[in-house]
Amino acid sequence: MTVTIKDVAKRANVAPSTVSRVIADSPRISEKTKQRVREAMKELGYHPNFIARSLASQAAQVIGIVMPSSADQALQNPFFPAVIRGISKAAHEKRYALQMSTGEKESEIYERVVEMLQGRRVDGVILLYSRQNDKLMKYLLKHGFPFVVIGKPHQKAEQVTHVDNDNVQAGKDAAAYLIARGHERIAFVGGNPQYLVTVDRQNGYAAALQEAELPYRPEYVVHEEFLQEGGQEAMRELLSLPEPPTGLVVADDLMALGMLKTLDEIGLRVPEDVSIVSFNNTLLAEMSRPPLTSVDIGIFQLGYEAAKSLIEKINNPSEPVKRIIIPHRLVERGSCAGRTG
Amino acid sequence: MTVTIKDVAKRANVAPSTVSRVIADSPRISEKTKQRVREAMKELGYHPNFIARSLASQAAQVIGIVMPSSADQALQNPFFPAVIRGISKAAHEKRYALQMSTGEKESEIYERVVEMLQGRRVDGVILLYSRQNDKLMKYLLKHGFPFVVIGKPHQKAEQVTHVDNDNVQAGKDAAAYLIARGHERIAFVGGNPQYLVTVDRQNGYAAALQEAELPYRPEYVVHEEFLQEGGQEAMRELLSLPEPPTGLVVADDLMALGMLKTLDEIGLRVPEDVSIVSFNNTLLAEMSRPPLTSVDIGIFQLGYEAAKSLIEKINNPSEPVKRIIIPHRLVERGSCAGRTG
DNA sequence: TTGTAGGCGTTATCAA
DNA sequence: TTGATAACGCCTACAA
Repeated sequence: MTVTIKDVAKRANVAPSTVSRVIADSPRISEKTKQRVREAMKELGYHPNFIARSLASQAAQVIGIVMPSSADQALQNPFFPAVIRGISKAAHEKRYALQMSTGEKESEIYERVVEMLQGRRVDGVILLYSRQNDKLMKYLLKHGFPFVVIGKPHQKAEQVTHVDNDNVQAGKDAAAYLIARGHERIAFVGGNPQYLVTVDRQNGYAAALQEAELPYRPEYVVHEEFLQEGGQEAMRELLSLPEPPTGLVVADDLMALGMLKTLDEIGLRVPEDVSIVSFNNTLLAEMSRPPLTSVDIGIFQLGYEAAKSLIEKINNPSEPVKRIIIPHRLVERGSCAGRTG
Repeated sequence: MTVTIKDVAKRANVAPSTVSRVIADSPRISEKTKQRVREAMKELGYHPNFIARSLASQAAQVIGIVMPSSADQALQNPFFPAVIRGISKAAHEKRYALQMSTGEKESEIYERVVEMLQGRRVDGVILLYSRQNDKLMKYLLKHGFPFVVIGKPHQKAEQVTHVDNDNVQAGKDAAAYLIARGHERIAFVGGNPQYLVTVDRQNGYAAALQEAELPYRPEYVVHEEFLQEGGQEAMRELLSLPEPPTGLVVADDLMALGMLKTLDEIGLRVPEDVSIVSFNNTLLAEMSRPPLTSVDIGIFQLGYEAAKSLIEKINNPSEPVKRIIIPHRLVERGSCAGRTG
């Protein structure tokens, strides 16, 4: 049925191995034979079987994308499509295919990724997150599978190639921006603190307060899911405080959107009553009412560099560990106002 | 190095084929042997090699996702992550893995998809678009590869399983909504008319005008890219008309967002000066200023059903052709106002 | 119920 | 420069 290397070989009067060499464009085959073989391939409509090739060559030319939760859930946050855009660009440039993780719960994702790798479906993976004591990362390290993480690894960062922002500085910048505008009661809203990105930004926030000699108030630090609902919940918590904050550093645009919604329902105005600086600078930040001042973290670049590094690593296992920091910058919009006292 | 079926066989004192049968949970193997074999697998840390399995069984257990343009470009529109969410859910349920198309231009995408299929990396594909005279669709049909399209196939719709909305009706509903509010000068803004979704919605729009005995004015029909920039461009065109429209039916939220932006720059207000009904009801519709009245087309469902149908088809090639229509509904928000005369 | 052996379509190692 | 031939790891008749 399907035409194989053998059919081509017969047609061109050469051995299968010769055809294989022609496909690989081996320099040790005469131009004349190459010509003849290529013609035979055309005539027969030959297409290489990647599966067979992968089995023989022990390489799939596929990279796996691992999200922190089910694709269903993660893809609700525009951060993920955006990183994937970057990954996809780099993968395409190097002719790698892209496969996405599946699985609902963390344990299931873990198993599927192990399957992907052990099953040789992918040559390596990119983790689109970094969490504390990540079982998967330990596994990858232990078994020597090529991988790259987007974010800062919790442990053994010196053994793990990763692409990250300077999130401590970014968090500091965000808080300092509000402080410079006269805010003194500033809250921090992040995702689950097991995610390093939350911790770093929060530390930056704390450092900014300290530099400004403002008190760090634990009740002003809230952690919820990186989704709109998370933002709503966080806002409610903060508003229930006897002395609610006037400024908010929010680690994610989508969360900030939820907060905006809750504020709107309650009748509080942004930026008149509450100022917000958020993170990611996705389209949402631009589009919301009011548009959000947001820290651009170069999401596309994050993905692009991660994929490039992974592919390098796959092709050269002794490639030294790298750490790439993508610059961030605060984009001013309409969600912050000055404040006296 | 890696543990194979043979190692397990030795350890369990059985033949490799027996191990293979245990993996497949064949009923013709005694529970006792299964037990023993499974234990051996555990002890050795055996993981099946999917690649080898695929080669032998001629099935990859992977489905391919084909976007209309580069992933880089397409993923800018929230429509795509949303369909992928649905696809991913169904794929996960049936234990299929997901692979994404790569390629920049249409011709390159075509080639990569052919490679994917001929190279047996995927068992079938889902086209996330439908365009006129699609070379790829012809190819798939000709070679009998399993595929499903999201949208209405241009040709041979009776031979192609597809998941779609009733876009004619949806377009009609959108226009009728504006007509009912007293608008008489209503424009239609769609994507490239080679995409069937544009054509259908536009036809529905025209039908609504006709029913209301309003004139169809060609200058009120504009086609641009399904991106923000497309919307901006379209808006500029419409505003340059001697008699600009007061109502807009826009085939995509992201485009509508671009239009909102241009209107805002010019100082026209929505909905006071211009009313907008858009499509997709993505998060953007909810978040924009003002929030957009938008037709919800059940994007997640679209993806979910498509993946389910594809998998059925893969597992049963004689599965009859199906056509699934996902219901739509207009979600009222703040972008439309009544108008007298 | 289990084992033997050939094949899936390539690549890669030796020879020639 | 090219050809045989043995992997790659698994599946599946066919035998036993």
